Amino acid sequence: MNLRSELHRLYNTLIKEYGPQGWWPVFLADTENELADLRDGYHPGSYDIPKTDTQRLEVSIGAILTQNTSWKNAATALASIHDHGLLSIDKLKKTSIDKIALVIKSAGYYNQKARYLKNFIEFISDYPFEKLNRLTLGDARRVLLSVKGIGPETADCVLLYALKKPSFVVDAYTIRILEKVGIISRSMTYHQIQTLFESNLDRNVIVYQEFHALFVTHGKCHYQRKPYGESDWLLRHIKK
DNA sequence: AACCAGGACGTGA
DNA sequence: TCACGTCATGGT
Repeated sequence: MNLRSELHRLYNTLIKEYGPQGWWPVFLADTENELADLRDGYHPGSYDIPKTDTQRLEVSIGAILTQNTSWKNAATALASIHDHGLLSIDKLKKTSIDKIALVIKSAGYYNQKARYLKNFIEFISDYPFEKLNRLTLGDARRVLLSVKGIGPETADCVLLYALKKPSFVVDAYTIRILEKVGIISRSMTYHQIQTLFESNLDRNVIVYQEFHALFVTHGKCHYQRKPYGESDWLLRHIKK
């Protein structure tokens, strides 16, 4: 079986098991969004979120806050930013790093992340989402990566979930699962794995969004603790 | 009570 | 390039 059909089979198996995941969660910016309110921001079946720049900002900030951190802790910090009336570019520009650090404390790494957020706010002031959206995918990714605090995965999350550009997100769970299933080997880089998906799947934003979300959902079930994937049923389903 | 979480950066070799 | 240390709260 070739790689292309293997990846499709993997995707179909996961989405059949878990259903649409409705990423990225948006639960603060638009209280009129009923779907988002109902399930902590997840909006399975709706792919027209985010709709506003505030929501795009919420997604981007969330992506930074959740770096190597549970979404629960990140979401608490995100809600704290909102509760302090700081969920806007102008407000965050006027707020000191120390103050931001205090507000996002529950996310962990709060000093680092406060700086990263400041860097991003500075960047997004010069490169508003609309302007960013007019760049090619490659150019948008490059400028995002130039921000200190935005690495490959965070950049791809912003591109895929805030800007809806077809940039595949590779995270730790993705790598663990693909290794276990035998699709990749340990020495492959982020870019190589990303290329693997992007050259074997149609350039479909919805599929990219769901695929990454499904990897995380499945990873939480079977790839949290070592040895990874001991209880995973995927192998039996995927092989041959 | 270790161990891990939807990573990224700085450093030295 | 690359392995390794650092950053830190909160849940299991």
